Amino acid sequence: MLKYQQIANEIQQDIEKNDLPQGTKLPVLETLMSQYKTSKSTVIKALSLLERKGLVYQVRGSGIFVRRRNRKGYISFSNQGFSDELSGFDISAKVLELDIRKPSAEVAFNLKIDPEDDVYYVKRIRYINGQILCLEESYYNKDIVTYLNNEIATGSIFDYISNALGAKIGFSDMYVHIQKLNEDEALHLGLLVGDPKLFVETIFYLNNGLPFDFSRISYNYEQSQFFFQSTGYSL
Amino acid sequence: MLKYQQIANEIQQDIEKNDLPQGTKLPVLETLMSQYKTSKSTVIKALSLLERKGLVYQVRGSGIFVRRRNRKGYISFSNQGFSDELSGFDISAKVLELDIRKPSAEVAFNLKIDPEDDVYYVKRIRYINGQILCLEESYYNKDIVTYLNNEIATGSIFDYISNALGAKIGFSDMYVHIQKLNEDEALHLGLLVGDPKLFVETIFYLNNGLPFDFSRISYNYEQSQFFFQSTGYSL
DNA sequence: TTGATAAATTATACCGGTATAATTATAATG
DNA sequence: CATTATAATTATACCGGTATAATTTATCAA
Repeated sequence: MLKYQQIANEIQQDIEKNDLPQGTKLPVLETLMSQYKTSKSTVIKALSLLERKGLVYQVRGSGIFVRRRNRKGYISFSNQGFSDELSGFDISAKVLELDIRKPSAEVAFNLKIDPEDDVYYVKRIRYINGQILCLEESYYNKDIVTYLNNEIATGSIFDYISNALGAKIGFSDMYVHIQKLNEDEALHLGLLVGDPKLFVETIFYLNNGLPFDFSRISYNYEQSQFFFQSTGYSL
Repeated sequence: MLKYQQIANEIQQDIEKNDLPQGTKLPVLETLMSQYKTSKSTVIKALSLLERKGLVYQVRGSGIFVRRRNRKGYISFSNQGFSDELSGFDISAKVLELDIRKPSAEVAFNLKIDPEDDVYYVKRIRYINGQILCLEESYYNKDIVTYLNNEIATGSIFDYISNALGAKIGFSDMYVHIQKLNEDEALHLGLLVGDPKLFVETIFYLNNGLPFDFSRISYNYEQSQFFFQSTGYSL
């Protein structure tokens, strides 16, 4: 692991372990430099990472301070990856459909592939702490996600892509809507037609810019509480 | 303006002006250095800023590439500030209530003030392209936002805080829910009781970490389409 | 005590360098 | 021609330095 990531991790653990309250001032740069036996630039980079993650804020001329923590029960809607989004929650899934098919024009467009190329289609229900979280339909570029099965799709497909396939997940574009449930969705989510849903279309990219997954997710409004932090321009 | 921000702006304008498509490779670092007559570090900083803004992605050993643009009609849900979120849209507001009052326990807690301290309370409807976008209730710490009136609240309160009061807005914490409209909300949004809403509680902070605004916003689901981009860890 | 002024503290901007890791292009090999 | 090994390209990590701007603390004057 990179040095600045390691330092960021240690500072994060320090904050979480000691449960430092909002506004707590961290040691000054000079101290952190000697504490972690590294250069100023590397400390600054570690702190920038933590600032991006919403853990701290920096005030020029003053210091580095701990930021407010998430409320209990809110899913952290992170803007820098997908790994720790759901930490602290019990996540599982039930696969409804899984097959290889030709993509629709819309799916092909979003995945930047030819309509004749194959995609894996997965439809599943995801659970959070035993409750229905969402109904998900995903299309994976089969050239990238070369294999999928029921067992894999029951767990974390992204973990599988990262670990087993060795692909590096990069970034994503999300299109968010608030809508009413249709019949099929209501059935699967255990809700009523016309109930609210958060409907999100997402294109996931590898770190080299190739789109590998296009997904449509309908969230159960009863289980959907998200925590989102913005950061300033000054990084 | 800072040099790296200036460079970031110019690159951004270059992308937008020439409408560079997704995947276009930008000049290599060396070229950008000489083009903008600056050091490597400053170019890297400018590119990092653009990466955070979701405009480009960088691939080690390969290059810097243009990222996909927003779909038309989607409000950009930026994670680095509030200035250009609504650019390209026609925004206005109608003030329903505006007064000075004592905060509730919850409001006082979120603003980190005493229940005996004064706050400005503003209730207003915000319009986007002439349509009702949302119903907003906001509480401003009167020690920071020392004055407000109807005219100011009809425009952008944040612009007023930044420009007239000279305060620097820093970051925010958002708590997002999907719910059903109650009677009051339905009335103001021109919708029906039970219709979906996106309900967002936000605490806004100055760049020195002081919370100055606690707001509750109910979004009209018919006008609510958001675009949100995540970035990787590697900045 | 209050208010203004100066000094110290602190994070940030900017520079330019070496070393490294990932990718891409080229050359060699069968 | 396809595959493999090698070299070139390219972004990133990391270093340590000076200058600067914002904040906080200390000092001084009224």
